Amino acid sequence: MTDIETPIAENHRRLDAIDRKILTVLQQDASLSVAEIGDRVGLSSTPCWKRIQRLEADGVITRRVALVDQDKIGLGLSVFVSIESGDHSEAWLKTFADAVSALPEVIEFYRMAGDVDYMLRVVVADMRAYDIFYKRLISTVALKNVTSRFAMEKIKSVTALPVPPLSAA
Amino acid sequence: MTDIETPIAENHRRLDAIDRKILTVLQQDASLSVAEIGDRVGLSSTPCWKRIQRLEADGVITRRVALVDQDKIGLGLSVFVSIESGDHSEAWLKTFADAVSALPEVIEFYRMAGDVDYMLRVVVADMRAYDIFYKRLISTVALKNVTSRFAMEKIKSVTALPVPPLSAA
DNA sequence: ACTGAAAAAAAGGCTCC
DNA sequence: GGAGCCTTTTTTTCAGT
Repeated sequence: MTDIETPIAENHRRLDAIDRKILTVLQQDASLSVAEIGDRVGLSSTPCWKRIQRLEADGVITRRVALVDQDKIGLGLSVFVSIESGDHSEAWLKTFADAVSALPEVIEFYRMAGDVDYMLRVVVADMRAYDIFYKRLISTVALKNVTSRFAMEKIKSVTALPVPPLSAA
Repeated sequence: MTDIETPIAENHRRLDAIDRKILTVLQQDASLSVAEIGDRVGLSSTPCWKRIQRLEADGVITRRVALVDQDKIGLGLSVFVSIESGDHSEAWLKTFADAVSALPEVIEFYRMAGDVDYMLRVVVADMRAYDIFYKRLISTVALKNVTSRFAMEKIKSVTALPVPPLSAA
């Protein structure tokens, strides 16, 4: 664990075109073998493997996960929740952020600019489950205004980010 | 490949408690070995492996992907876009859905109930990139109203859905 | 010096029973 | 659930540009 070699900085280089291709491929399908990925990006196994290792070490690739069909596990309802919190202290904000983050139904949670203070994406089984969630949400902290918008149909939902061709790393 | 055994229906059983545990684990970390997953859910390798295979065959597990750090690839800006489309034909709707789905910056795209007709989550590099995206969006199809809300801070963002303890499959 | 090829060692997936 | 084959990963060494 004593890492004398690493010069602390320069842990990560800028991503070149091949790195970006690798990221695009792995965001679509992380079950591919290194050889197969190498083929697709025009690299043999070893250099491809080394690049993937580096991308993981640098934290560009954060994790590898399985994606689950929302409907197949009975979570039919996606809800976008807009929250106006009103003025609050730093401490309140921390409490609020921690409490909401702890709710497993909250898939995404952002602090926003503009009229809405916070935005949530919530996944639950149905309206009954959402009602329970909602009551839990508003009982945890005092909120000025909460607007729930319900999804009728999921038209597109991906985890793959559009890796930009060449810009800031 | 000739699968005489399978009775066509009954391709998937209802998910039991162990299946749900497996899904919870794999949604967090799909790089674990089957033996390790087995340990965590109280199963030895073989039965655990068979369950995972079945979950994949049944489409409960849809894919395995690598997740990438949004900031590390220079995509610093998340935007929630609310769209009011006004009244439109079936054909228009299809055109609209296809056009918007084709935009790689659109990570999520839902048809909504209520005041907002469509909701997008968009990921871009910065305001300049968003402006370009926005112009492309509104030039593609005529929209009654488009509201963009910008994220200042990502507080929580996960891909793992909260597998319910025991309900509908 | 960095990249790619090749091959050996280790580990894990997958198939039997 | 356990034993074992066998593919794939991972490491090392070596050659080319």
